[in-house]
Amino acid sequence: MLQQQPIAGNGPMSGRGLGLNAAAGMHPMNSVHPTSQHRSDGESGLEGSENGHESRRDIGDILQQIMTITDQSLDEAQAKKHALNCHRMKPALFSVLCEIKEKTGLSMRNAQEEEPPDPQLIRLDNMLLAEGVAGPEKGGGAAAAVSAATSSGGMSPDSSLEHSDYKTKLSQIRTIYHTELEKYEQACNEFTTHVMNLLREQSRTRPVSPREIERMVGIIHRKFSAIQTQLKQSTCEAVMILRSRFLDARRKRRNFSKQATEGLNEYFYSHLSNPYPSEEAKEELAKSCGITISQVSNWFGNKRIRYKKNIGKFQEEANIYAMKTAIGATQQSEDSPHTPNSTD
DNA sequence: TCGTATGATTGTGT
DNA sequence: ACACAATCATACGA
Repeated sequence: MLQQQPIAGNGPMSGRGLGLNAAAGMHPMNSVHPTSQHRSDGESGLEGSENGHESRRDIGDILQQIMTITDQSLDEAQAKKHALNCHRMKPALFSVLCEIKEKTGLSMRNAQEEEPPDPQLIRLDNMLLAEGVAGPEKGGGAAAAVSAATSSGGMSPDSSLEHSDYKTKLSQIRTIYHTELEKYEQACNEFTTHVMNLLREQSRTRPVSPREIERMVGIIHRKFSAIQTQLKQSTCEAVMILRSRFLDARRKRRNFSKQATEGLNEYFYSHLSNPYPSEEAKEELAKSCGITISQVSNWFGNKRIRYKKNIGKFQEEANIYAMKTAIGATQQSEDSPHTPNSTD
């Protein structure tokens, strides 16, 4: 009769009771209401009432399960894991853990991650845009520019042909640039998706907050944009080389038109004693010959030195132009005999 | 293909 | 800023 009691006291309730008490002992909140264990047998119904007591029991429950999880078999653990995952208190715990994680370590880097726009990247972008490599496809725009240049600047007809060669090469660079850029973008997206999926998967069992995922995505994007910067840089270099090869005026030397050379020679030989045209004279010559003032200066510079170096060679030319001016002078004097001729 | 002509550039001096 | 001299790189004719 008497022997029953102590044995019965250690019955099926013991595991749970001990567990709860142990958990309650670890959790400061539960120690306030030790009476809550009275409800241990009221599992059916009455859940809506007395919410405070309920949640305290729940937390204790979860913690207890966590504490004992290492003692369980794999299947058991999986089942427990699933149960924990589905537990209604899980989101709350999850957010607390995320918060703690935010406050430690990882968040330190957050402050300096505010990216200042890279000035070098902006320069590269601007240049690529200016060269027509980046930005929208320009079909009519370039053609219009070329035709405008040809019509306004008295360019020889084949210069536009060579310009189109330049354009072809440029569009090749453009195509390569865009394919590469697209490739990088695709790789970046794939990688980002992969990492995001991975982190989302992990976030079911680990405190990985959406913010952390976002941050990781940011890091990946920065890495890829660094690669893109390199691509832009090498594209810029290629364009510069192309420019220097095709648009360098020295390589594209064209002889002046016959009329232009004639006009220049006329002035030169009629001012042989002082072949230094004034600023106004240069302007006048430039206009009449359809060349620039600096081209006039270059021409006179070359002419003076080459004439001086070999007067004999230029004698014939000198005679021809002397004759021309003489004829011009006689005609002029015939027109108006009173005007004295003074050619230099 | 080669030699010469020629326009442009560079370095130097004033 | 300009002139000169040397040089470059292409144009052009034989």
